[in-house]
Amino acid sequence: MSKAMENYHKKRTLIVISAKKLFLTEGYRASSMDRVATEAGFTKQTVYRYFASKAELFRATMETLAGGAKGSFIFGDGEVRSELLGFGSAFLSFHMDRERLDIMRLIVAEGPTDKELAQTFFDAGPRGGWVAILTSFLKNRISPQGKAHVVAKLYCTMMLSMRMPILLGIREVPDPEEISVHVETVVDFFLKGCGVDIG
Amino acid sequence: MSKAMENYHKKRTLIVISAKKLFLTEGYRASSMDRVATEAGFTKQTVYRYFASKAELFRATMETLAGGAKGSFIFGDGEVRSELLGFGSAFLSFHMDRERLDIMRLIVAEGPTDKELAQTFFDAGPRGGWVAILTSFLKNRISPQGKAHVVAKLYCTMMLSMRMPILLGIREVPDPEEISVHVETVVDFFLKGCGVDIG
DNA sequence: TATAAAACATACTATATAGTATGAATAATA
DNA sequence: TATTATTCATACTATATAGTATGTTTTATA
Repeated sequence: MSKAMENYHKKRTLIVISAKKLFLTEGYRASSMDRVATEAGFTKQTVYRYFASKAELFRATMETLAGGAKGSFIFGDGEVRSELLGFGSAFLSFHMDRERLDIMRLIVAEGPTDKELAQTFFDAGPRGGWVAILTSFLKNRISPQGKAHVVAKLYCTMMLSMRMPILLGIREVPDPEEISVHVETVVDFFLKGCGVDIG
Repeated sequence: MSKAMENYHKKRTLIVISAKKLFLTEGYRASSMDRVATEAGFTKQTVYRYFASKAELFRATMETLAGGAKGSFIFGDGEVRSELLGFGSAFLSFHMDRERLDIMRLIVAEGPTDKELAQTFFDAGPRGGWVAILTSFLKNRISPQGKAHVVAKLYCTMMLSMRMPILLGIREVPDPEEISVHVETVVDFFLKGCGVDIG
């Protein structure tokens, strides 16, 4: 039955991919099971063969999304400022990604009715990974006073200053040029805030 | 016809108040016209006498909310640090207010389908008022290099660092004690970032 | 090729909700 | 008190959508 199971998973994945696309662009409520089915090239009944309910399909979809969501960045042993610039670029690229922004929008919309969902993604997002990585870097290189975690959060917050207007749909995603200017501004401000001279 | 008009406005207001309550706590979609009517103590038909559609009622509701939303703070001529602390407290109290948070949640949920709405509230929120007020203060007192507006935005962003987890429903609104600690942290970090010595 | 599983098309149930229609009851006004 | 506007109660239309049922066709397997 290996081949059968393989096929089963293939189709499940196909449905999840279509659902993901719809959920992210249209939202949970606006994405009907009929549309998900059509998008995947099936009929609704077939979708219900693979997922018992819309809620289950949503859960499965979010699980696959949470998978590749953890932040990952490896600091080198270069100059502090350039390391922070690299980190900032990676951090912002990650969060300014279209899909990532769509997820955030979805989470904010569905979060209040689905705490577990929000928790999962918040841990997988800024908190999980990114802040932790930056904190340990700062502990080694800058701020041994124990306030590393606090300022790491401030760093990440400042980086994301343009996200809210983007989420609200009243501002476009910045182009790479604007992003790099922003990263520099924040890093320099941050270094001064931490008391590190960069002359 | 003065009395009639007065009565008319009274009832319109009553309906708007009920609608506001529902929209903010349950969201736009989940608040049916039947429930709005019941909440206001009327029947649906009566509501439709005062508002042609749900969308119009929503618009009217948001207008009243936008009214009292502009940030207002008057800087004194005290020490820079204490002035910034005062501003930070006012800014955070404003944005950590229950109703304000509910509005944000609503805006993020409905924003993508109603740009004008989001624009209105974003202008009335952080951008309108708050950032502008802080910018002009900074121009006078700290940073005459023209970067005042940029750092003012960073200041406000840092202040709001805990808002996202609150919006997602995975964190409680901080108590006054925590708020004041946060304000101090941000202000001191900000002053150093701006290159102002505070001994 | 015979058998079983999967997918289809179509129709259905049940529910929720925006918005409308209507005639009776109630309140305000002249 | 007679008239008029307002509100109520109830029922209705139209639409959308989750989920189910069924009989037929296609596809995979033995």
